[in-house]
Amino acid sequence: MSPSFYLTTAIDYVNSRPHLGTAYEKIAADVIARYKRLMGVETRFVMGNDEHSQNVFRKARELGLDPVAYCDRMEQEFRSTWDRLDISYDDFIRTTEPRHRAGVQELMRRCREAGDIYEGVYEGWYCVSCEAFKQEKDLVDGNCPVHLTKPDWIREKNYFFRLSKYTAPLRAHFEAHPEFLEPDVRRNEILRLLESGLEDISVSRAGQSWGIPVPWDEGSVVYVWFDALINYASAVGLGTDEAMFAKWWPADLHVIGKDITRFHCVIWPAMLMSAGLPVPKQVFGHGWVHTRGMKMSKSLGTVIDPLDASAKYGADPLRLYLTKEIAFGSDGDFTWERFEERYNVDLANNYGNLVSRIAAMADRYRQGTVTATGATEGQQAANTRHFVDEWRRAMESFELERAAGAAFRLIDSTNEFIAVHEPWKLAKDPEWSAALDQVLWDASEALRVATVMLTPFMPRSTAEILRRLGDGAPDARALEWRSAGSRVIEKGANLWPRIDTEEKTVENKDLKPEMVPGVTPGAGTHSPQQPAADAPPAPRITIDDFMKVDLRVAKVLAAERVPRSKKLIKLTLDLGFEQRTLAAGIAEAYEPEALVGRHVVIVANLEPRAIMGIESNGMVLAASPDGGQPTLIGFDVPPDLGSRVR
RNA sequence: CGCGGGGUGGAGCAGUCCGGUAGCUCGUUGGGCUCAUAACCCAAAGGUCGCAGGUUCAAAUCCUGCCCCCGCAACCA
Repeated sequence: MSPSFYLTTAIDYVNSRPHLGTAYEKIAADVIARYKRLMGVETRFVMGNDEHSQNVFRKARELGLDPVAYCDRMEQEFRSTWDRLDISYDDFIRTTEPRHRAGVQELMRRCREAGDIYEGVYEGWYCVSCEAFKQEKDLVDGNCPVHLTKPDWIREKNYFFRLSKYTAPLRAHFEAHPEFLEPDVRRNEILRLLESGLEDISVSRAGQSWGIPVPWDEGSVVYVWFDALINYASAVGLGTDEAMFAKWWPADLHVIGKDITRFHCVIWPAMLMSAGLPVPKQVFGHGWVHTRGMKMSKSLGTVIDPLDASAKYGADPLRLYLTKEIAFGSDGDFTWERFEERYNVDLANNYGNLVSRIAAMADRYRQGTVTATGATEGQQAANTRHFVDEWRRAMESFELERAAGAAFRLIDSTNEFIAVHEPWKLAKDPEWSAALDQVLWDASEALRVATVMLTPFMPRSTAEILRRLGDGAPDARALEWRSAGSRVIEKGANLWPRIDTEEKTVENKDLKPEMVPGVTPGAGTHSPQQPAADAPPAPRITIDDFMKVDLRVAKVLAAERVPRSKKLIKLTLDLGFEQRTLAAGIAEAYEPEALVGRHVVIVANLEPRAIMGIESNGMVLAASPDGGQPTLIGFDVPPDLGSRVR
């Protein structure tokens, strides 16, 4: 095992606020970091923000802010979220910092010296309205599929990275280091990609100001993702602090989302190889946390961000849920129902209850002081060693869910141990005094070790439990069973009061979102499932503004689903004075056959637009709640076709 | 053929790489205990492991084909 451990998470885009998905990644990485520290490994845990995106630039502009000021604000937002979740990062890097700029420029220079950066021309179709390059295959009759206008053929000077050169070295690396990318499913994807060969990639953009200048060409900036990857190296001193860099590089582990394994397992190692630097030892691609059950929520049906769980119950239950209930590497679900179930079962009933029954017995039978008798070690000592071994193996391979599971099996076995030995009976007869001492010691000792095992997962509550057991901050030796000694156990408040799930389930059962009061206590977070009534009203407009919109009555002549589309139905409409076709996003709520003959209202003077290959001339009016299904506007008595609606 | 994930007792999942008595949590039913937070402990019921072929002494696990579900991407003008 290496004497030190350097791990990172992906740095986050600052154009949206931290959410459950990003929190999941940080929590999982934090559990690993805390485990390494517990085991006595010198650990450096780095995270940060990715700030050089054009979207960030634009967003700041919209808000009337200097981009740096905007990023400053977002840094506070992210850091305070991570602090609330007890993420124990040692450093937080921002890609706008001078040290990062130095690292990026250093790496660029090295790649260039290796002959892997060359000047080229990026050519392609560029749609001015979209502000984006378009692939030939995406064009419709040579036009931008969005704007139906002919894009410009643009030539832009770019620097390219010779990624193609690294196809074979990368393949060899994967071959020699099967552990480089975990879990296995991800590795197979990348191997397939490598088999098909790699193409050189553009690594700079011309004519932009928001970014890191290419060191030898001030007129170009480094492409944002190329820039972003380098944070892992610049955070430990690349280009600024050689001694520090030598100490920490290469990284031991990058924890990232499964969508960006390509960048981290192909481009990033190739960049490092080119620069003559060692590649990271391991990349772990975790899965997604879906929140499908969120509308099953509680407290009168208001939607709550899962992160609010940490505000309400503390960070620990959320941390435990995300790491124990989701196999690390796979996708998982967050639902309030399940969160509350796990909270009640694991924390209230088993762990919390074990803490209080042991403390109560120690207090009642021994005035709080529990002493080992020196008798031969019993079943609980063996159990504890067994589960510590399992925990440790799981932790070393980042099977967080198994590791947490092992700690809880030790807790379960201790509850069982108490039931079998019935200390309350031993307490009745002084003759059994020594046996009682030993049972209390063994139980409290098992509880202590289980608590140490859980310190990476639930740092705050485990610290409190260890304190009550008379122990301080643990180290690796704290995992060993102690067969001699004495401790004073302190009774304390209930750590995890049960969540009463009963009434709230009943309340919610028949509540539809519409019936929910619009006022959300403590609202501050948004979600797609927010009741429609909560959508903020648009600014007022004049009657003239409204009259610009030409609304007309039309009748559906024909309707068919658009092939390979989920939401679209192609409608052929009769306006009385003309026929036209348009695309309507109502396929999830209506069958095409049921629409034929129906009267609808359309916006008749919209500019045409191509969608999924068909030209749409107008928009059908329907009530469209966020995240809900659309409902078409209808009439009591069908009016004449082409009638204006106002 | 856009990318990806998944179908295992009533619910949620593990096991699938490296075939060998199908496991966990919740729920249900019955019993026990009283130290503890109406908690804890014991026991029972409940599964043709999506379907169909194939390989094998043996398939949830390997091979082939099919069906269904869910994310993401492109679409709601």
